[in-house]
Amino acid sequence: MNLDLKEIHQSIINQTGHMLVKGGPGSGKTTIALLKAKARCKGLEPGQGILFLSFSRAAIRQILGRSQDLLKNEERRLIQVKTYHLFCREILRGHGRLLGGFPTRILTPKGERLKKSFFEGDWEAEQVRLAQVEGIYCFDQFAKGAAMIVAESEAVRSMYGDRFPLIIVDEFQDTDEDQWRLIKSLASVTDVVCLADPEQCIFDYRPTVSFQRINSARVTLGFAEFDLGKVNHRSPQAGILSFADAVLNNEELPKTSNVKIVQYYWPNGFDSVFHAAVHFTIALLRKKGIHNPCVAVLTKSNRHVAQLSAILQDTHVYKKREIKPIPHDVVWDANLSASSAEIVGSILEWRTEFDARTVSDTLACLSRYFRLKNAEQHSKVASKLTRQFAEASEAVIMGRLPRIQAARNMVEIASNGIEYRGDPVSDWRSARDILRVHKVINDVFRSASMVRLFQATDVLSKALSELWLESGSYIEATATIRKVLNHELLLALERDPQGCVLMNLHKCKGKEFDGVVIVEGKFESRFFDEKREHPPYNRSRRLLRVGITRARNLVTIVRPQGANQLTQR
DNA sequence: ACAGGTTCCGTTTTT
DNA sequence: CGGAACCTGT
Repeated sequence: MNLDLKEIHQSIINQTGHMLVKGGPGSGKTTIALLKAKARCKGLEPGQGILFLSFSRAAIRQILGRSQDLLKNEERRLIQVKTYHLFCREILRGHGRLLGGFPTRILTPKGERLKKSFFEGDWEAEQVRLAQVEGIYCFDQFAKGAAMIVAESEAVRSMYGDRFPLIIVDEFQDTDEDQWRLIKSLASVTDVVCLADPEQCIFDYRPTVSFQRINSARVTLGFAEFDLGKVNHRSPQAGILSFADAVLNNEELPKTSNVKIVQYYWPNGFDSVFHAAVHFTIALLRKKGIHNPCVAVLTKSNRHVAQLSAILQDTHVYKKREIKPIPHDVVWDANLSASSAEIVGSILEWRTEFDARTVSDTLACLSRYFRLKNAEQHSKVASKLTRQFAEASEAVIMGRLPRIQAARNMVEIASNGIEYRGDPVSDWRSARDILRVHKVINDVFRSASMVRLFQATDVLSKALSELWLESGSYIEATATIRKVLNHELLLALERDPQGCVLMNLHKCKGKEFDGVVIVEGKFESRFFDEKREHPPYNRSRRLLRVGITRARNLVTIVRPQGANQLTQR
C-alpha cells in the first residue's frame, strides 16, 4: 500500500458528515468502510450502533467475513450488517401502523408466489394496490413502505438517528428510487457513507435504478468525496483489471497471460470447447498451486446457465481427449425445479395397476407447475397448459379420457402398469422418463433433470428409501419430496458455493473467484447485441468488466467464431 | 379447441 | 438451434 492511499484512508476515517467513497473492483471499499466503522465505534453511546446496508445475503456474508479479520468481537457486535430488505421489513413490522392506521402484513416469498400464480393481469400494479389498500406488503414493496414511514414520521426518523449515528451503504450506484428515498430521509438525522463504483452500475436497466443516482446524491447530500483509484488488492500482479478496463473503455486490449480467449464453431464445436475451457481453467489454476480452486462460469441469461449446466454433466471429446463431467453448483431460482420434482414424486406414487386418483394427482401437479411457470414469466402457452392439465386431471378422476395428447399418453403408460423396484435412483429415473411422453412437457423433464443440482439427491434418495422400506411403495412421495427440497433449498441459500459455480453475470457482483469463465452463446447471451444496444455497448461493457474482475488469477472467455471483436476500432 | 406448420426471437435482482 | 407466438385446417 503506498503512502497516498494510507493518507486517503486516514482522511476517510477522520472525515465527518456524509461522504462518498469511490473505487474500482478490489480497491478495498468494504475494508476502509469497516475501518471507518471500527474507529467510529469508540464514540458510540450505550444502545447505539452502526448500520451497514447491502443488497444481498451473499454480500452480507462477504462483509461479515471481512469484518472477522479487521474487527474485534465487541466491535463487530456494534455493527449491524443487513440487507435493505431485512432492514425495511423491520421498519414495516415496527411502525407499519403509521401508514394506514392498521398493522401491516408481510407477504412471504412463498405466499407472494401463490398469490401471483392465481392473479391475472398487471402484477406490479397489484402489488402497489395490495400495499396501499390492504396493507399487505410484497417483497418489492418493503423499501417503498419503509421510506414512506421514515420520511413522514419525525419520531421514527429521530429514533433511527439516535440508534445509528453512522450508516454505510454498499453498492450505492445500484440503489433504486425507494431505497434512495429511505437513505435520503435518514441522512437528515445521521451520517451516511456511500460506497460506489459508477462503472459497476449494472442494474440501471430497471426503471428505478439510475446511472445518475450518484450525481443527484452529490447535489442532495453534499458529501465529501474520496477516490481509492485503481489499486487492486484482489489480483495484484495480474493484468486482469487492466484488461477489464480496456474492454470497458473499448481500448486496445493489453497482453496478459491471465486472460485467455477461445473460439468455437457453431453448432458442433460448442459443447466440447466450452466443457474443455472450464476443465483447463480449473487445471491451470491447480498448476499454479491452488489446490481447490473455485471457478465461476458466467453468462448473460439464466436460460443459458441451465444449458451450460447440462453440458458440464456430460462427457465430451476435445482434441481426442475425453473430458469428464464437472461437478458444479448452479445459482438460480430453483422453485420450478422443485415443482417438477413433485411431479416426478407423484408419478412414483402410481400403482402397479391403473389407478385414476394417482394419475389425476400427477396431472394436477403438472397444472400447478405451469401455473408457477406462468407466474414467473407470463406466456400464453404456460397459462393454456395450466388450464388443460387441470381439465385433464378432472377428466381422469371422472373416468373420462383427457383431451390433450400429453395427458392421454400418460394415461396410456399408467394403464400398461408401472413397476418400481425399491431402488430410489433408478425408480426416480424411470418415473422422470415418463415425462418424455410428449414434447409440450419436455420442459418439465429438463427441469426435473436439474434437481441433482441442489446437491439434494443424497438426502432425497435416502428419504425415498425410507418410504419404500416402510410400505413397499412410494406412497406419500410427493409430500416427502416437497419437504426435503424446501429444506435443501434453504440450505443452498446459506451455503457459500465451492468449486465450480454457474450463474449469470448480474449475480456475480460483489463475489470473488480464483478463475472465471465467461461464455457467449451463438444466438443468446450475446455480448454485444445490436438489436438491444448501440455501439459502443457501454452497458454490456460494464457488465463484462464486472464479470472479468471477479477473477483473482485467470479469466477464460468463450466466444463463437465470427462474433464482433471485444474492442472495436 | 387442438395439432401441426411457419415465423420470429434470443438479458439482467433483491427474501 | 430451440422456444414461444401466431396461423390454419380439421
